Amino acid sequence: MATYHHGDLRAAILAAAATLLEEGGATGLSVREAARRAGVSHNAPYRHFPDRESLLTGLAANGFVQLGAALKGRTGREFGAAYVAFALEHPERFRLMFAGARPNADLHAQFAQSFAHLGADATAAGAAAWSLVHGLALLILAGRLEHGDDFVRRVLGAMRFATGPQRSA
Amino acid sequence: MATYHHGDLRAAILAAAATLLEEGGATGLSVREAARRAGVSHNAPYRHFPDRESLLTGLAANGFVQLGAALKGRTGREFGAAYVAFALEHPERFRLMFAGARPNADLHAQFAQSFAHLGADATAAGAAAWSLVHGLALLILAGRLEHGDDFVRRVLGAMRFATGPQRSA
DNA sequence: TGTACATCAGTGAACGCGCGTTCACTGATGTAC
DNA sequence: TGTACATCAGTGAACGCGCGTTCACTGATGTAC
Repeated sequence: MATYHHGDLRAAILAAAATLLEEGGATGLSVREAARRAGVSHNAPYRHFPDRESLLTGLAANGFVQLGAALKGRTGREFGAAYVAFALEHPERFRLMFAGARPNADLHAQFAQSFAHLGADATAAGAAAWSLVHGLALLILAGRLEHGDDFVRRVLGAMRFATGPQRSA
Repeated sequence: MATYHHGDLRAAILAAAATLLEEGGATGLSVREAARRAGVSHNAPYRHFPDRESLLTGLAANGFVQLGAALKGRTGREFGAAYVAFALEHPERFRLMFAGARPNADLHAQFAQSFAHLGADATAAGAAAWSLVHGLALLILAGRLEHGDDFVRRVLGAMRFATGPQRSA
């Protein structure tokens, strides 16, 4: 047998939970099954996560780190394409990241860090661009819009945003 | 006591389930609790819905009817504003409607009927407009974009779409 | 109008299940001396 | 280098829970005659 102490059980649990999440959504994710997949006893995760909720929060925070990395340095349509690609690769993770009505404080901090530039661009045009890629990703995931790189490119290519001062009503 | 036979238990169950859905999301919706709220025994719903899943499908289908009605006759920014308003009023219903990766056949039929015009407008610009309002609604619900009519108006006002032939890459 | 009967929408008891979480524990690790 | 001890990451048993679903049933309703 290897070490009794796992080494990095926290990461192992998160990895197992990430797989589970994609398999059955947040609903289908159980602490016990994550432990099983990580090869430890069913309550070992409680050394690293106080409860199920915080495991989910960990996954979401993790997701923001990854998405932040995927978007790093990209702008315009490259940014949009990468955003959509991330969502299509990790559908349930993506949904989880934007699930909360009331963003957890830690989670929001992680989000803010990964999205510093996006948050900074608080103009209506910035929000519209973000909304477009966000909605596009989810409509594709929901099976309501066509899945395919070409289609995504065309949709991203269709957007133009008003610049200059906004009409105030 | 009133009638032994309820009269319209199906509708009553759906109504109770709709409330439950908004209270605790799809995860928190149980057949038993819906029955409780409707004032019938815990298994009475099974006369009207073969299983829990089909109750959820019923709620989603119902949502498409309502959304279809709310959008009827509206175009452009009015359409967008109504779409966003619906989502903000019924957050969990809206999420449920667009949750499935594999749209149920009945549900898709209902969707197609309510969204005949949207489906027909299969251009990139149409998809972009839909994506924008869809994403805007969800980002507001997720607490990531500002909540407020004025803001929504400004974001919707920021969009312009390319017309004419699309560049092919 | 009255009766017999089929239909069907409910009831209440019961099942088995996996889950989250707690508990007392044990074995491994690291450190002070 | 060797020993005593504190720390801590795991284990395994146990709890109580609400759930989905099935079953045999009963009371209400509608219809044929």
